[in-house]
Amino acid sequence: MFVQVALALPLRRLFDYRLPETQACHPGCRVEVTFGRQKLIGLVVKIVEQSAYPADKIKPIHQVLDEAPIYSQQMLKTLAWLQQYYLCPPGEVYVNLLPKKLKNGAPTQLLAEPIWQVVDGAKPPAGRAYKQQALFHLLKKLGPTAQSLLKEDGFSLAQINQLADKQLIEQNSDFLKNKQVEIQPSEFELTSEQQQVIDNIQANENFAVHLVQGVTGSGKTEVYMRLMAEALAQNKQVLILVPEIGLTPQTLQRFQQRFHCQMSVLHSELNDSERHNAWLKAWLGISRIIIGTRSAVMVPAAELGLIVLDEEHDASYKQQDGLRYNARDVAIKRAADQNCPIVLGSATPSLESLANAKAGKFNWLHLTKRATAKLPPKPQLLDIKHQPLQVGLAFGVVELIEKHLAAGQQVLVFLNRRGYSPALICHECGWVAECPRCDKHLTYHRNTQLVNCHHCGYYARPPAQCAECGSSQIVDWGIGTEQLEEWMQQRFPEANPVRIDRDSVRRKGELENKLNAIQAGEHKLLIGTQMLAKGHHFPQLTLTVIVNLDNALYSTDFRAAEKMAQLLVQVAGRAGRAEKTGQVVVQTHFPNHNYLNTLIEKGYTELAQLLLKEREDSQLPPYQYWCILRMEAQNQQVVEQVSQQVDSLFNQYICQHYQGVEVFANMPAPQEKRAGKYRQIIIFSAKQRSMLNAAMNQLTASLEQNDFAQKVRWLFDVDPLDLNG
DNA sequence: AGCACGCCGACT
DNA sequence: GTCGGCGTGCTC
Repeated sequence: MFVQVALALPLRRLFDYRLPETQACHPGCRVEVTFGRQKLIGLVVKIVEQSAYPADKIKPIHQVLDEAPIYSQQMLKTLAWLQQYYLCPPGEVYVNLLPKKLKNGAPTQLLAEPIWQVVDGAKPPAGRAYKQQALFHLLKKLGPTAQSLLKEDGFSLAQINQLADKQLIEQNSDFLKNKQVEIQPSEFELTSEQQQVIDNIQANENFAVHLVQGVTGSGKTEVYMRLMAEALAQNKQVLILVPEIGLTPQTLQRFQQRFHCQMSVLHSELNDSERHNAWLKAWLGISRIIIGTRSAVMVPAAELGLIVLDEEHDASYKQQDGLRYNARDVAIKRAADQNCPIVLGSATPSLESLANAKAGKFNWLHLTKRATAKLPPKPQLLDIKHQPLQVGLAFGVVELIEKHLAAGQQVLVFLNRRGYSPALICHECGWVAECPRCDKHLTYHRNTQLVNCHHCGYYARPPAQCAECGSSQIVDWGIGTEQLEEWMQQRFPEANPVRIDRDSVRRKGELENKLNAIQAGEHKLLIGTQMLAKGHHFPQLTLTVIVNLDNALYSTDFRAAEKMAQLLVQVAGRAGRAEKTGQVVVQTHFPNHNYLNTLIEKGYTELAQLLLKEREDSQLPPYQYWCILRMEAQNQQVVEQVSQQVDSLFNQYICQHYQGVEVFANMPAPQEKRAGKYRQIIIFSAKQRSMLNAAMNQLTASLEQNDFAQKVRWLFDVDPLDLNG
C-alpha cells in the first residue's frame, strides 16, 4: 500500500510514499516525509495499492502527525475540486491553506488562552479610565469571552490586565468546553420586506444561493442575524465572510451582543498563534460563529449550516497571487457540498451574480426600503468642461463645501489618487518620470519627498533634471489626495481636514482612531480614496463631492463602468444616513454620458442591465468564461517566444477536442515590465465553463511535459477580475 | 521551493 | 591554488 502526499511545492503532482506499518494513516492526515535531503510536512490525499513510481525509489513515511484526519472526506472532496478548478499545484490547496503552525507540524491542540468574565458583584472602575470602563461594561453584557475576541473588539492587553489587577475581572477556564449558544432577542422589529426575505430563505433548508440586493441601510445585517439565530438554534455553525476586516469591529460587537457563544475571527492581521486558535476552535466545533475575510472560506467547520457573504461584489474576495481563488465562488461550492444555504448580500451585486440571478440560478431577493434613515440622495452631475479648477475643484463646488461647513456639517471629498501629484513632467520637452521597473509614471509624495511607483513599490528621490533634455524645469502634474489635503488645510483650517488613504493610515489602529475622531466630529472635512467608501457611516455628513470618475467612462478595462457604478452608489450611501438629508455632487466632463444618467435616473439595476447587454453583445464575461495563462521571465524574447509556442501547441493539438474553447488574446501583460520581469498573458475563453476547465487541464498536462514551458514561470488565473496582478 | 552539482572569475 | 557567483536538474 502507498500513500499519495501533497507537498507545498510548485510541482503539479502528488508524491508516493510507503505506508507505515506501525502507525495508522488516513487521507486528510499530515505526515512528515523525507524529500530529497530535506524533511517536509505534507498531507495524505489518497491511499492506493499500486504506484506508478519505481518501487525501489519509494521512501517510507517518516512520521504520521495526526491520529485523526484534519480534513474530512467531504472537505477533501471540496479541496480536490478547488485544485482542479483553479489549475494549481496540489500543495497550494492541501497544505498552504492550513495555518502556519499546522503547516509546520504543530499538534492540533489549542494554545492556552484566557477566557475573561466579570467578577460577581464587581463595580465598574472609577475615574478616567474610559477604555477600562467600556471593557468592563461590554464584558458584563457578553459573559465569558476569549481574550482574542476582546482584542478584536478594540481593547488592548494592558487594559485587560489592569482590570484583572483590580480584581474586577477573572478567568473562567471551563468555558471552552461550553458549546452552548444563548440568543438574545433582537431590539429591532422587522419590516415586512425583511420578514418576506427571511421567510423566503428559510423555506428551503437545503443548498440554495440567495442573492439579497438591499440598499444601504435597508437592514441586511438584521436579516443575516435572524438567519444565523435559526441556524445556531439548530446546532449548526455559521460562517460570515466580509471583504475587509476594517468592517468587523462594529459588526463583531453586534454579533457578540446578540449571540453569547464562542466565535472565531479570522483575518490577515492575526499572528500565527491567534490564527492557529481561531482555526482550531472552528475545526473543533467550539466556535459556533466564524467571521472572516477571504481566507476563512476554507476553514473546516464540520457542522456548517449557513454561509453569509457580505458585499459579494467586492474585488477583495479574489486572491490576486498564489492560489487565485474567488472566495465568493468557493463559498458557493462549499455550501453546495455541505448542502446548506448561502446568502450573498450587496447593494450593488456584481454583474456575474446578476446574470446568475436572471438565469434563475440564484434566488434574487430585494430590500428596497431603508429601515431607519431616508433614501440615499440622488447624485447631481456638475459639468466641469471649460471651468476653471482649483485643485481639481470647480468654483461652485468650493462654495458649496464652504456652505455645508458653515452650517456645522461634515463634508467628504472623494478622490481616487493618493500622493501629492500623480506625475512629474519636464516643462521643456514633456518627458514623464517613469518607474525603471514598470514603465509606469511615478507619483510624487510630498511628505516623504520621494517619488513612488504605485504598481511595484519602487521609490527614489525626485529627478532634478529631465532624462531626455537635461532641463531642470521639472513640474508636477495632476492632483492627489495629499495636495488636496494641503490646499484644504489652507482654505478651511477651522474644519480641521483629515485625509484617509493608504499612506495616512499605514500604521495599525490609525484608521480606527481617525474614524473615531470623525465620528466625534473633530474633523469636519474628510478627504479620502476608496477606503472611505466602504462600510463606515458618518451621521453628520451632508455633502459628498466626487472629484473625478471620468476615467471609468472610457476605460480599457471592461469592468471599469461596473466598478464606477458600485463605487458611486456606495459613496452616495455614506451621506445623510441619519436624520439629515445629504447631497452628492459628481464632477464630470461628460454630464450627458449614458452610464451616468442611467445610474442616477434609473438606478444601479437598470445600469447593470445595460452593461450586461453590452457584455453579451461583445461576448465578454459573464457570457464567456475566461482563463488566463500568465507567463513571466527575465528576458522579453523568451516570454514572447514561449507564448507563441503555447499558442500553437493549443491550436494544433488541444482546441479541436474541446468545442468552443479558443485563444481570445495573446499579448504582453498590461504592465508588461513589472518589478524587472517581463510578462505575457494568453486569455482562453469559452461559452461553457466545464469545457474550458477540461481544455486547461489538458494544456497543463502538456506544459508540464514540454521543455519550452520550463523556460518561464507560468500559472493560471481562472475567472480573472483584471489582466494585471 | 529548496538544495545539490557544476563550471568560470577575483582573492588570501 | 580556493571561495563563491547563479545556471540546471531533481525531488516519491
